Amino acid sequence: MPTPPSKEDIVTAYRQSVFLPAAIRVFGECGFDGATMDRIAREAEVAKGTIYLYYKSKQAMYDAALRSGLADLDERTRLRIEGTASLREVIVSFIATRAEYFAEHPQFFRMYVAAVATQIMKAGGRPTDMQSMVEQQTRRLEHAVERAVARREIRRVDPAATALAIFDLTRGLLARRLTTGADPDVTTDAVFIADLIWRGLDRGTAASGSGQRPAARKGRAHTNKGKT
Amino acid sequence: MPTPPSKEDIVTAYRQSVFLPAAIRVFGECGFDGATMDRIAREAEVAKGTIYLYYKSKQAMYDAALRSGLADLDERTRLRIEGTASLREVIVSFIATRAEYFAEHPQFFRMYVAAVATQIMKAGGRPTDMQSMVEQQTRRLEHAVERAVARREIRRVDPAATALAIFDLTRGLLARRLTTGADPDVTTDAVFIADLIWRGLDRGTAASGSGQRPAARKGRAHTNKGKT
DNA sequence: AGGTACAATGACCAGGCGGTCATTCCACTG
DNA sequence: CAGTGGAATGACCGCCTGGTCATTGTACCT
Repeated sequence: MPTPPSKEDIVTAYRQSVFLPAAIRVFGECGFDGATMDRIAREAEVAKGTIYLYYKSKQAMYDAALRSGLADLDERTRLRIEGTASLREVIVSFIATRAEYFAEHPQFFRMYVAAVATQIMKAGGRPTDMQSMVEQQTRRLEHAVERAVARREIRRVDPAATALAIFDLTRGLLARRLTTGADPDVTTDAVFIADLIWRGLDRGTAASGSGQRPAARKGRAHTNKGKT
Repeated sequence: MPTPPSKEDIVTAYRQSVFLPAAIRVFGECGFDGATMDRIAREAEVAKGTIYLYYKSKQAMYDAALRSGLADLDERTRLRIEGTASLREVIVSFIATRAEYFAEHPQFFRMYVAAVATQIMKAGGRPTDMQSMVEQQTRRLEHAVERAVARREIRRVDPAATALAIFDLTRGLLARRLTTGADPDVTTDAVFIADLIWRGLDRGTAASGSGQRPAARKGRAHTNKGKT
């Protein structure tokens, strides 16, 4: 074990454990422009000047907060997915993991949504690292789809496009759940999406062919209500 | 014909035909906070004070711009959809219409995306009129789905949830097309989504049952590439 | 032409916020 | 206990921007 975490590391880690949560809270609540460094400082219980000892600007602090949240989310998703066998399970896990994470960290979800929007607004710039992190997450799904195609679990589809579709559906679903105080049972919604992705709308589809029929009880298998 | 448009109406309409485009351009480029009234005024070729003769605040102008864009988009979608028979056609038309509109008005798309994000951020407020306009658009899809279920064109699904899913897929697709300078052929992408929604991923689905098989040539029927 | 009502203008103001830095505080050493 | 180095502080500065309003311009009427 070389360099048992230097005092520097420990201090920095500790600091970030107090700065980042505060930043996420405030940025999540007010957005980038709405947030003030004064407010973040108060929330973190330090003086404003102290923040600038650790972050060189508002933007830098924002980036750090966003990055840390994304990394955290990705790690969780990775862990949860790697134990699953079928693509169907992967999809449900993917959705459920994100739903849970965002339910636990609603402010971070707000940051995330705002960041995605900003991404679209500032389309002209060089690739943000945010962009690459999101891509990485999509890639996990993409690989899962590829494997499923290879092993003939599903029909031949473009893995990239499919992964993005799942991503979009998930994001939309979660946005709706967050804005409306939707019921806390995530799996129902996750199963609806998985089911839609799986069977499509066409009638005359017998949902067999693959191995298992997960959690979906018969009858009504959808409850995306609570919109409006 | 009562009230042949009063001079007031004409003047106002004329003014809005110069203010709103400028507002959309600037708000779209810079976002709400980034946009300055000075800039909008310059863009509209009037003095800043003049704006306040027609809009009581920055927010009011923003709302007016957003509302007008949404109304325009909705009108177009309505016209395009009402001529279609099958749900499948409705979906493709829906996507294509929006894709075209946003391709013509990229700045408005940016405004739209930002507005949706803001919506999510300020979840706690009373219903915005933006919210209700978006709802109205979803409702069109929803009804189409309902009718399709009733006439047995598709299997029984929750119309609301399905409509929202289509909405989410479309938004995601368009966002990607806008950020990356994707190829201008929209129908390919639209058909991919429609196809996914329709058949799902499951193999062993014979895509028959409904009436027609629109534009989709065989082989590769997906080109959502251009992500990254 | 002279007058009048009203629209347009843009210099100006006040408030707010990111970022700085002289000062204070404190833990530790000798 | 005195001394010292570095971390924390928060008053302060400069800049920016939404909104105002006294002044200027102008079309129309008599």
